[in-house]
Amino acid sequence: MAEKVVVGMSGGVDSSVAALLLKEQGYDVVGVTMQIWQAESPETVAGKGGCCGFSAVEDARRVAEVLNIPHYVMNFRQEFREAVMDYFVAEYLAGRTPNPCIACNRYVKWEAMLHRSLEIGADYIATGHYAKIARLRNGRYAIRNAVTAKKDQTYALYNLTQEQLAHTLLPVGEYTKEEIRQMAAQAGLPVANKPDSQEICFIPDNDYAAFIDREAGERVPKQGNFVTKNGEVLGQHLGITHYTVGQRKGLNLAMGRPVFVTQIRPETDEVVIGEAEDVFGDTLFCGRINYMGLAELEKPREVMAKIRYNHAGESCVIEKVGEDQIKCTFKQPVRAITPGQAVVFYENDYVLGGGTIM
RNA sequence: UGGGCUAUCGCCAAGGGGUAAGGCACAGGACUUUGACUCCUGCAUUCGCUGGUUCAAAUCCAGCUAGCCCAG
Repeated sequence: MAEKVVVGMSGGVDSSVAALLLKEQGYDVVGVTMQIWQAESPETVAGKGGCCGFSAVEDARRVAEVLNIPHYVMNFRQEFREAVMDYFVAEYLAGRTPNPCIACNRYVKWEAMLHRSLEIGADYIATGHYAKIARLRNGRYAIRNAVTAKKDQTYALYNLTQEQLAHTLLPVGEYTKEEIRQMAAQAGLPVANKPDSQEICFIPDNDYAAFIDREAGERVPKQGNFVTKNGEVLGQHLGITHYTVGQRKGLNLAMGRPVFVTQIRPETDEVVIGEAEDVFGDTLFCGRINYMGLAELEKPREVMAKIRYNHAGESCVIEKVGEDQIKCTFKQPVRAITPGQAVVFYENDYVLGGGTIM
């Protein structure tokens, strides 16, 4: 009997083709669309979609019909609210800059969806991420860069557990985006030309600060001072939730040259401003470590590290300095080391692990 | 209320008779399954006000207004 796979179908091209590929490979494929933050009434939906967009359910259902596979909707609103939205707000309130996609992957797309999929008899879950999973010599599973893809999505998957990876298939990781679109068109999938998703799905207007204001109400930090590292006050800001390390735009500081946020101080509601070069650093500490290709970091090791999505990566030495703390020393200074963002360690395209920058 | 200096885009600032540089800020767009960064485009029919000289004035002249400095 064929192995059963639940494919998380967002209604986008990638996950649609993932389902297509798995079906062609002989799996017993079930399409599932997660209800996470969208409005209750699908009638109000309109326009753009993508990873978690409005038209997710509609489009996924149409694709499932074409593929002739069953399609279900699973409600993960509660999980998403707690693991992603509440986390997102809490981090900003604490002066950090979260990456909600990473939290969503770990706790919703995988933890919650995998759990429920296993319950209904599935052997695996699958998504449309551009990445591969490999089993290493040491027996561990590791996410691996999709070789041809410039749409590398390994960074956003570093936080998955071994258990999760053991039950995951990533069929589109073998192809380029162009090939995926082509396959979608050939198979007559109605979403072949759907635009890629972008921005944070649960903040469609892209106004983070306003979203945090709505969510946090009284707890939102009030305005404070822009200061230099020497303590000189340069002006007033709108509240620390409006800023992130490395930011230039929106400061409203006409200093005659571009200036950047170098630090956020939630204790004093200060936003520290510096020159372009002040935002470079060569050392960071991270916690909440997730080991992936590596079972444990026993001794210092030279690896490649990315400190944000879309970071090319910089070589560095990592060493364990605490029970759940790693120090990372870069060969070349990197720009805008930002607390709350993830640092992900690579070796030969494999994700060794990663953590949250402190 | 004697003397001197200065008034050009939200901020800084070129230009000193020939028809308003630039930087910052800001706005829009591109890029992007996080925030940022980066890139592209836009951004003073007008030079404190009022007159005058001139074919032509932000640029010269006069008066006024405002700010700064030195005297008192």
